[in-house]
Amino acid sequence: MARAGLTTQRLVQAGAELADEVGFEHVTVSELARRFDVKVASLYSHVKNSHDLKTRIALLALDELADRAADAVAGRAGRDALTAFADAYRGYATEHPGRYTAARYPLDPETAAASAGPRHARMSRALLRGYELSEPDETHAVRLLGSVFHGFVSLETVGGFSHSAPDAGETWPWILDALDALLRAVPSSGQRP
Amino acid sequence: MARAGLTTQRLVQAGAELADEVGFEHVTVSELARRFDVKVASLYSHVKNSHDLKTRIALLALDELADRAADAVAGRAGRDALTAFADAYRGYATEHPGRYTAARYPLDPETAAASAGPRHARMSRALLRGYELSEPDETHAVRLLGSVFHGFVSLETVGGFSHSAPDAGETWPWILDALDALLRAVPSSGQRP
DNA sequence: GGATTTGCCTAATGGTGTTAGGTAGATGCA
DNA sequence: TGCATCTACCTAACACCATTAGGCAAATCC
Repeated sequence: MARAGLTTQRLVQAGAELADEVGFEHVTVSELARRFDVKVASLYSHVKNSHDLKTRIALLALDELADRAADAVAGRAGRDALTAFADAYRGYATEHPGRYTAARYPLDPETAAASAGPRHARMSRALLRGYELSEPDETHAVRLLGSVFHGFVSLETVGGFSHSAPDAGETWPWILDALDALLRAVPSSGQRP
Repeated sequence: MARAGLTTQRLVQAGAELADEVGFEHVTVSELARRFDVKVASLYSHVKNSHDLKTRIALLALDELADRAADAVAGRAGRDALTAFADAYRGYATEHPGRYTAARYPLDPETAAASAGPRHARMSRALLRGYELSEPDETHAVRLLGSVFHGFVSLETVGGFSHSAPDAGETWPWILDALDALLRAVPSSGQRP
């Protein structure tokens, strides 16, 4: 009986593709086994269990996302950097909806710390360098960007904007404009009552 | 054998409470049956299936959320309204994390249209009246608010802000300040290149 | 080329979702 | 009040997913 050539790597990769096809929540050990034309039990030599598989897919997604973010902000500053970063984020989510969901799979603290999540967060901070914020404003701004981007993308993919005009594609640059203006104005808004 | 007094209403209510306790993704027909000390099959006279149950929980959550939003914006305008609306949103999510997740359960178009989702969106639009935006800016602004609030709350509940100072509780008012300033400035930002 | 490793298998168990059809307690009507 | 009907909950059965234990044969090592 020929061997299928299973590998943790290969399983995780196929799992990520499966997620993009059927949605991360429908990624199942059984379906994966089916795709490799292999019995379910065979997977358990390569991943600990279903949770382990999903965690590994999440780590893959976080890594890819951080890579795109790094590419986007490299050699750019200010509004250019903001736009590139944001577009990279949104682009990843639309091209890989399953992986994007996977990236939100809850990780235990140590795994999260060792993931590419912090790297992605550093990119977000780097992008803000052009706006010359001081702490704690910079941290607040990082969180604002994270909230807007994740919020928009997740509402968009779930169809939240699809039943009204104008197209969500027009709102996106409007939001980026607004954020750019906002970040420029932050130093002054600190002295608000 | 005494009857348990099952009702669609009662099941959905208990399902919502279960969601808050164990997370919406762990709401299961079996667990619900266990709570009512009843066999699983008995539930199928009151809900069509698992998807139906989850949909009904989602509708309940959307309704409660819209109620809170309506209370919040009633009799308020401008920044007050913004803050109250936002706090209502975040408050609901922290008090009822399971229901909050349920409110994001994907609904088919007709169900979504008949849900309290549109009502909630109208509240969001109402709160913007104080800022005197014209279309399409108002729509963009509605979406921005939705993105920020949902993004922040969902990152916060998944623990995204919990591993760095300052506390997420400090970022929230900072963001509301920033949004208020942003919305006031919108009319001018339209003439940007 | 024999020993060992290891990749995939069979078998078994327990949990969830769902349907079909039965029974007993509640309800309606004379 | 007693019978008929209705319906709320049940048993039984099946399919699918996750997981573990233990077996056999292909690959690998000397």
